[in-house]
Amino acid sequence: MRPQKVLDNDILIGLTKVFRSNGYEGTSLKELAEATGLKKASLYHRFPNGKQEMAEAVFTYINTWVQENIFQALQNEQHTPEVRLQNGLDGIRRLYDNGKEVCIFRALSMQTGLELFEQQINSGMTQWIAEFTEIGIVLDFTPTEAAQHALQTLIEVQGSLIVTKGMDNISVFENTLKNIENRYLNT
Amino acid sequence: MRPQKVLDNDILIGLTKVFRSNGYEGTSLKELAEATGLKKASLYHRFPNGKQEMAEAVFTYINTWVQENIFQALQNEQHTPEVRLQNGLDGIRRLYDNGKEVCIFRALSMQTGLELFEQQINSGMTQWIAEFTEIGIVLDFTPTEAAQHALQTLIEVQGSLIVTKGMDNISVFENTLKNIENRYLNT
DNA sequence: GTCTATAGCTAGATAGAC
DNA sequence: GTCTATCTAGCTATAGAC
Repeated sequence: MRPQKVLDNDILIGLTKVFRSNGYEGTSLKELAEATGLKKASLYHRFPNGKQEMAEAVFTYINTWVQENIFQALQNEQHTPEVRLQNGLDGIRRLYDNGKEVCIFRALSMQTGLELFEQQINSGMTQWIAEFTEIGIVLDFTPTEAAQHALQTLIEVQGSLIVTKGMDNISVFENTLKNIENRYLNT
Repeated sequence: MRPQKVLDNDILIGLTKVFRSNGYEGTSLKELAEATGLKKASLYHRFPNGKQEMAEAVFTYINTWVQENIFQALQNEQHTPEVRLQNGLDGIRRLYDNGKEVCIFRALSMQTGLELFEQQINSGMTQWIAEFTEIGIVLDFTPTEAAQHALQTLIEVQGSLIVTKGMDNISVFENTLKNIENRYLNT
């Protein structure tokens, strides 16, 4: 077994970066090769199904990150519910680099008919809502209220990312996260 | 002057449809030709700068539609402020076909470095906020409150479109529009 | 496991007949 | 103004040496 020239994790970071800024169709293997430091043929060795498999790997990579850094923070019973919420929101800030980064799922979903991604996005959003509903209930909202707030949180995070990018104004994202926090913690 | 086989407006409708569902990079001239009923070379006769000019034309076409169907409805002083707001929101419903359609600006902006679109999106969002701030002031909010609600409206419309598509659930979009209406008309 | 070289194809774009 | 035919560049993907 010849050693890997580039670590799996570093490859995923490079792939993520390119897909995130160019989208799926807008990304070429040339760019992916340059970003990872491997040649095209070497990328095919790691990902035999090519570009699609690379995108899927990015999907899984980000999904895992969200699980470990956002959902687990929300669930961590070693902290008070208030701190759990704040840690979860901090995870969101890091995921999107304070609004500077686009949602990778959105970047990858804008493409002709790969239903795999559609299904993953659907279940990802469903879990997102479930997790935020849970922390809402812990924070003494009724289940109905908590579910509404969870959906609203998802809508506002996604919407604020678009408006932040469109208006080139980071404060839109940060203000939205503050509003979300206040909605959960105040009253 | 030989007569046009396809009317300008019908071409724009076809181009819009394809760009909207595939994005800029994901759209091929073959698809654009099929959707418009013209051959590729004929499309180049109408749009000498090719694909980019076609996308720009779609941009202008949608911008005009928004002006005429949303912003003018908000400004129309022949109606009460309440009716003007409702007509504007109905324009939004039609623009996105009740949540079934993606935001065309978003579909076109996911591409490598065409700054023209960035600038148009920026000014489009700025005007959107100005128009909704104006109707908010007419509805007796303070300028500060009105500006906040206008920004929030843009965020929620964009976010709800993404969540609606991601979860394949039209009611997300409709409920968001109802919430927006209530925020302006109630209290 | 990584590389050079290249196959096979489709993209965007043009030439020129009608 | 629209068409058929074609060019060239770039794409995804593979073969085979090391």
